[in-house]
Amino acid sequence: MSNAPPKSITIRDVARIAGVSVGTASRVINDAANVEKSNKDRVLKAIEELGYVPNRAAQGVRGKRTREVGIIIRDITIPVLAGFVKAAQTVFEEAGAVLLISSAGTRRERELELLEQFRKRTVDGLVMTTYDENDAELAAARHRLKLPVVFFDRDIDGPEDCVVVDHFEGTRQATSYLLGLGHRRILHITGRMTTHPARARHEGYVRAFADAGVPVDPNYIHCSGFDATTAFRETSARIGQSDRPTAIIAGGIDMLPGVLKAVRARRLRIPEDISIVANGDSDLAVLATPSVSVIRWDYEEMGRTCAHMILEHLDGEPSRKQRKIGFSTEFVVRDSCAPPPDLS
Amino acid sequence: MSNAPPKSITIRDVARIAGVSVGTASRVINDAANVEKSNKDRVLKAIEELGYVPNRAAQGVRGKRTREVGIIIRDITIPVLAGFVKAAQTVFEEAGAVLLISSAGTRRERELELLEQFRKRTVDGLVMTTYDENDAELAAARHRLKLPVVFFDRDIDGPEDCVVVDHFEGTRQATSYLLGLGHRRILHITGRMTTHPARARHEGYVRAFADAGVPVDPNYIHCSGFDATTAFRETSARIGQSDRPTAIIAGGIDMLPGVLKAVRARRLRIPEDISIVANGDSDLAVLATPSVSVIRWDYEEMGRTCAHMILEHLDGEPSRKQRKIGFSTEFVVRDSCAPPPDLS
DNA sequence: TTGAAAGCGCTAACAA
DNA sequence: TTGTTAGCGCTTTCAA
Repeated sequence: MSNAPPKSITIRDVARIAGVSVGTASRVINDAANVEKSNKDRVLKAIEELGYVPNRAAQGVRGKRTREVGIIIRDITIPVLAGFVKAAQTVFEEAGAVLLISSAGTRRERELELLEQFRKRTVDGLVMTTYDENDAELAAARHRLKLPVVFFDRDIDGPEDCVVVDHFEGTRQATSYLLGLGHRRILHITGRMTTHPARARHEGYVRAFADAGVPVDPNYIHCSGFDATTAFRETSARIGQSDRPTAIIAGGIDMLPGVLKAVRARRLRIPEDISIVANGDSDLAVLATPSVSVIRWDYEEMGRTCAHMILEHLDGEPSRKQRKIGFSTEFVVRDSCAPPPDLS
Repeated sequence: MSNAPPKSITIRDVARIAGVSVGTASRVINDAANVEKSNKDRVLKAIEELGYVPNRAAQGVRGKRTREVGIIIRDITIPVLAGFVKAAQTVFEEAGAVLLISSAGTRRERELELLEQFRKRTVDGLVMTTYDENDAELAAARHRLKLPVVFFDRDIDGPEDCVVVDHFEGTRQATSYLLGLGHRRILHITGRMTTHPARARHEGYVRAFADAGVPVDPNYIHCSGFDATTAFRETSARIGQSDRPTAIIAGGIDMLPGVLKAVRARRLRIPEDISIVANGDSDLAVLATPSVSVIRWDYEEMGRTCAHMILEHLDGEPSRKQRKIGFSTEFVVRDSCAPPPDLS
């Protein structure tokens, strides 16, 4: 409980008790092959007796590897992202690595800061998203780390591995479904075109219109941000107008609360007055009245995949080729969509 | 991008370029007072030029302090807990410390494991919850770390600081409110009595009944677990019986989804057939139909408080007296409660 | 297979 | 105020 550093048991104590040299003790700890059984047992016994624990910092100084992996996400309070992190963490933990978790929000400067932080912390690898896939300064800051990086839900032309979601297909399906119900004024709110999810969703939206032979009205496309605040603001603004949308696709994982609040405030009924589709499943989507149709995918499996990819970099032979792994989406129909009201 | 450790720039390089000794360079890096301005500037310039970053591991070996703080929570995917962690993290980051986040779920063995992990990682402090406030083995494992510990929402007789929520008053208020509406069969679901939140809530519940002069029926009290699964199971079981409750208090921060699912499955109407009160606010409570009355408190401020308390241990003089800090609750009335139906 | 010893990058005690 | 140097706990040569 004291502030003073606990005087610790060192490898020297272990060696002394076991009656071997520190070199031998070290070999046992790192289970090298060439240690005589009897010595090994004595060392193991000494370790047990003393409750010895290798000092990670000291191991790190010599070995240069910290077995710490950084992760940069948008916001840990977004449930699906928390699930992603949790799943990744489980994998890392089993591999004796530890996760340093941080949130960049939707701020470019913050991402730069974090990259610098991780440089100081000398992590061994990074799982991250990024504000802008094409930002040269961000890329430079990343490369300066000289670290294995795995992107999730970002599609980057570079040396980094990418784990991406097939948002194109998800949004295409949802849009087709709404068009099929008779909707024409479908509001699509998503992030800026500098990241894969926004771009892919937008393309899926456009494709569905093209497939249906319906012209796209850019008036119903808002690509300004992924966050809940943006969702509320954009929805509020658009549903207050006379040419208000008859359906909304919330193109971001934490947009549903904002959209719902805006719709409630305007006293529109779902789905009679307006239909809703969200991205990413949640308790809210399931338990809202009516329940909300969603485009969903397996965020936890993505977390595990990202973790495994980093671990392969840490433990495996250094392979230089970039890898891209895709995750497919599923469109879940619930009760939040109906044919559009007659607004004529 | 390589797996090979980047050959790094050391303090010696900095000293050489700046034309000073490593001692002086070290002093500048740790901004000690007694360095001549001109030397300091030269060192700073050299650091800048070289892009030098102190090796944390090496600093840790010598100084014994890692400026890493561990945190053990139940589950990062519970939104209020994620908010707690995020707020704490912000404080730590500003202080140049880094958070190692881990979840113990509701498993005692897992908590023991994590404690051991943190011992290996040689963190400087721990913010945690615990499975059982009176478990001697858990306490022993904690003390073995010889670390400053801050508990949140646990009330421990020991050397550790505690930051606790006034669940007694929260649940007392909610129970009084329901009693006032005419309810008598109020189901209280919460965790086992081995932790402060469960105990305090239970006492608040009992006190409200006593104040109203109504006898408590133990049939309506279930103290088996905090988690969502338990909430669903207990609710389902109880509302299927003929003496079913007319109101439910969900005495845990992630119970609302489970309770709501069970009630929906049974096709009971809220609040006509059954009234609901939840612990901890959430998007779901706000946006459910009807919106759900909650007992809430400021989880983020708690996170900041816990972080500050640990930092005081790390940076301040070692003070030995245990501190307890309380957080008050607020009862927010929404639309999920009404007088009980006539079940006679 | 083992032990001795040389560092890893850094801090802190000691002299100057 | 500075430089020199002895470690911190560990890994990893290098000889034996």
